[in-house]
Amino acid sequence: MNIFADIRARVIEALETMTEAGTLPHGLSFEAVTVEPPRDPAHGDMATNAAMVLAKPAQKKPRDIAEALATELAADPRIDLAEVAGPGFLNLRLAPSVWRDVLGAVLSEGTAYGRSDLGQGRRVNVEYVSANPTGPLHVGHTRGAVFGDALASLLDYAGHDVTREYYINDGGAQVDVLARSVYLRYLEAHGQEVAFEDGTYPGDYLIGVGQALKDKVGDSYLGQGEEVWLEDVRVFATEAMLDLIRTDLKSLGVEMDVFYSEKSLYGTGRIEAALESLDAKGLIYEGVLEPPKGKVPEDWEPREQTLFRSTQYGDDVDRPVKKSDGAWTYFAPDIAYHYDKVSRGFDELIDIFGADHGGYVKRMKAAVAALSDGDVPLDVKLTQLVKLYKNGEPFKMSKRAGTFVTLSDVVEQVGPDVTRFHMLTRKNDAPLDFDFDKVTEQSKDNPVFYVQYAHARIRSVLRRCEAEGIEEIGPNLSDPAEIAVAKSLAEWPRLVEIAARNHEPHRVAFYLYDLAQAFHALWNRGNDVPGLKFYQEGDPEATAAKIALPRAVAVVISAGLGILGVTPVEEMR
RNA sequence: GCACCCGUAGCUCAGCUGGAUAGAGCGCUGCCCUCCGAAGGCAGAGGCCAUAGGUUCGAAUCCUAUCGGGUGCGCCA
Repeated sequence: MNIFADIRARVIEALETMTEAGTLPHGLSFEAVTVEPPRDPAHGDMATNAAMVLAKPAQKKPRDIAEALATELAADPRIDLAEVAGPGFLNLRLAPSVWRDVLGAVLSEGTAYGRSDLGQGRRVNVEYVSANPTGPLHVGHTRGAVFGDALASLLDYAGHDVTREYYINDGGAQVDVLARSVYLRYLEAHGQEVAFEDGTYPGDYLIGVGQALKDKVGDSYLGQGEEVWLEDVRVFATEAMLDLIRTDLKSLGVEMDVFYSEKSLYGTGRIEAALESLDAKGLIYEGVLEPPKGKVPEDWEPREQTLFRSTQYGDDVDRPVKKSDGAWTYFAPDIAYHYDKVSRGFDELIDIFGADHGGYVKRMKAAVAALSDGDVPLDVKLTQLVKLYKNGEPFKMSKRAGTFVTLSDVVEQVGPDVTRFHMLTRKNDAPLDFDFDKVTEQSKDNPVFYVQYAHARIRSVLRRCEAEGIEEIGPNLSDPAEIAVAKSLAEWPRLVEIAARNHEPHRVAFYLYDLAQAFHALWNRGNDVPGLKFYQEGDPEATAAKIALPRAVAVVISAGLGILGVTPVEEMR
């Protein structure tokens, strides 16, 4: 049940009736008509802009349309009052029974209340994390992982068929570097002295891999050249890193449906096939790029390369797909990978990158537009930096010194729930402060706590009721604070659609905070007005009628936290 | 130089893809517990929505320019 959608449908129906009656001309589009909560609650429960958006095409005065619409809507039993206001808003006040119906819907539908068919079962591929398999995930990846995972859940909740995917960059030079680094650890495991020079990964996390390699191959690679061991060690090391990454992701509660290997694209003709598809559209040519204006690289020389005509799809310059030595650029397998996604029949693609890959968005969109003939939209969401703090002090990270903070550091210290919720308390494209101490602080300026606390309070009351065998009965809502909570619950399905449409899971986190706020306010009203307490001492009947509301709040909090991947708690500790 | 993101209360940030008198938390001021969990709540002060134009019934939101901050810019992924 989505009361806003229901009322909007009723408004459209009324507009159609008015069209039949000749009050409105035929052929008007009602698409721009919205029904939303007014900013000022004094204006009523809902407001529609119908009269204002239709005034011009209908060539009528907004107020005249609004008056006629008000008359039409007043016949609906759910609408107590419809009055014209301001420049032509129609404010609606709903019957109290509507809020009881909403509550009833929450309780009967459970966490499915709020699910939407917005997506119509459309197949969406969400690609996220996609970190190089050369080491453990760090905080930056953590944000991408949380954001992508929550977005995927949100889209699923809003009626999409979602695939969660991780693209493994195992085709480039960096996995060779990994292999050489592991080889050094292998030598070390054999008791040799080794030096980690530039161009190798000195991290401790490879010690165990070197040891494992020794356990597997014994001394057979000792004193051998790269031509003997490189390929084998690369495979071995990449597998080990993927295991590490999978473990990291699992500790955060992230599970991918697909791990897609870049390497699997090579030597199979798939890159060639993707580029041929572009070539057939006249989008591939040999040419020389202009040097970038302003900051010209030191060693710039004009070179002829194979280029993709991405400017035809809105990019700033055409992009090379082959290096001057004939090898593929990193862009080529990416094109092939997205070609593969399109071929797998997805209706929509979403890529989640770190903000440092922002310059990459246009060419990727251009590629997908070209490959799919514009049929498959690609949305690229960028996640901004995470700034780490400890007790208010900036936390310095240095990859070289090996003091970079990993995903598992974060999860071990504050737990997956706190990590996930906090990572979603900012818009994806806004920088995020993450203070190891503040995120676990139990106070109202910590949204994680505040929302969990509301849930715990409710569970506390419900446990007591369960212990005494009190079962809820149909709710009665009278106090404004009770109505306010019910209204907040009524907005949940609408919020889900807005968040899903915009690919913005943070809206769920903010909504939960607002809902918790309305709930805490009501809870405290109970201190002033004992009749508003959910648990009515010595009066099981009264209690039974009170607990429907908090139970419904708990249901929606659970649903919302479920989308964010956070477990609602039974009690605070 | 060009592209993308951002500029909203003293601070950290929301603002429902154009709606009515711009919101929350922190901080500041003053209140509310003989306890349904005060780890909370209520009230107050605090704003030229970076600036200047434009689009229209209506702009923090869309367009253009300027200023300021971040990120990126062929043979690294």
